[in-house]
Amino acid sequence: MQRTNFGEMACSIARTLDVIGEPWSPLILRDVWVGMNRFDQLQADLGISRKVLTERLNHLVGQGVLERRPYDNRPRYEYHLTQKGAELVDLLMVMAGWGDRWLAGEAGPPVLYRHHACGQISHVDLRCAHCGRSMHAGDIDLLPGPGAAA
Amino acid sequence: MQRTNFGEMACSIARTLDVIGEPWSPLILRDVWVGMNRFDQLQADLGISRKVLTERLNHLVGQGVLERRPYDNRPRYEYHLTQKGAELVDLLMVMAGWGDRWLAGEAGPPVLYRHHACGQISHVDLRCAHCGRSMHAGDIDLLPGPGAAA
DNA sequence: CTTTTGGAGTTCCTTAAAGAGACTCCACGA
DNA sequence: TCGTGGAGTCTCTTTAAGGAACTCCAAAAG
Repeated sequence: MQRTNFGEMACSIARTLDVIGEPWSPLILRDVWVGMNRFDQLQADLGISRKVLTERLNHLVGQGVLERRPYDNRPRYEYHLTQKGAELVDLLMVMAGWGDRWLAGEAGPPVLYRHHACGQISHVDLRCAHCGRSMHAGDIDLLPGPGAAA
Repeated sequence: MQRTNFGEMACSIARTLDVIGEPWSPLILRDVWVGMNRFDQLQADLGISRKVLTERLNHLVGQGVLERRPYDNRPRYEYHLTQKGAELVDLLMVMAGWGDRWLAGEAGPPVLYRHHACGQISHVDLRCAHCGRSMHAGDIDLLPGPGAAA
């Protein structure tokens, strides 16, 4: 994609988009998350061009979201999520939830999520980290924070 | 951006990316969310080209995420979130949360979120819709769902 | 040894999308 | 009747994505 350069926008959404805003990046993270860790696997599964895959992987590694790890003493590498990257999976789960809800169509959702803690098929919901109650679009006020633009 | 056509991927993440995967789209939604509803406002605030803004708005309206609403009997329109679009704000809040946590730097987060229900400055956390406990990358198993590919 | 193989990229060329900025259209108000 | 402002189009240049062939390298095969 075009050099997104939203980063200077004093907006955490824009900054996040600088890391994973290019359209293949979330799909790459999803694949790595579910255990597709190698270049050729990713290329074949996504149908992405090798050139762009190289660029995206380098970018994600450079941003500290993926880690490039040799798995042989030949030039062979696997990509794994870092902690920073694993926390982006939150985003993937919310995306998947919205897609399940609004775009799944007749057939129903392609993937189900079973929560270890309760054993149930479920999905994510957004709660307030402070009080634990529901926290969606209409439930909050926005205030300027310490890092707000001048 | 390039015609992303992930939709046929039997993946709700890919389908969601077909709706808002183009890099400006989340920022457009953010602006509309916080009350920037008009073409020229959006164009000036984002610095996006008018051509691309037109395309993105049409796409988002076509997907039922935004609604184009006349506010005068001249050709003047405002864009507003539909229910489908308002639920995408979940995604924006999670993006913002991740950016706040990993990219905010010295100055701290540019925006704070005050939760109506408890009155506290807070942020979103992902919980299981079924049991209410924490639900993140490592807390789930993925199973094929009814809409899974053959 | 020499050759083959397979993973992991590079390179090059073509096509499609983004950016910039000038131009259009239209109804109201002066 | 002209000027204004919002909401777009049009056209041209630049940049990114796709596709497919090519390279590099070490272990294994012959």
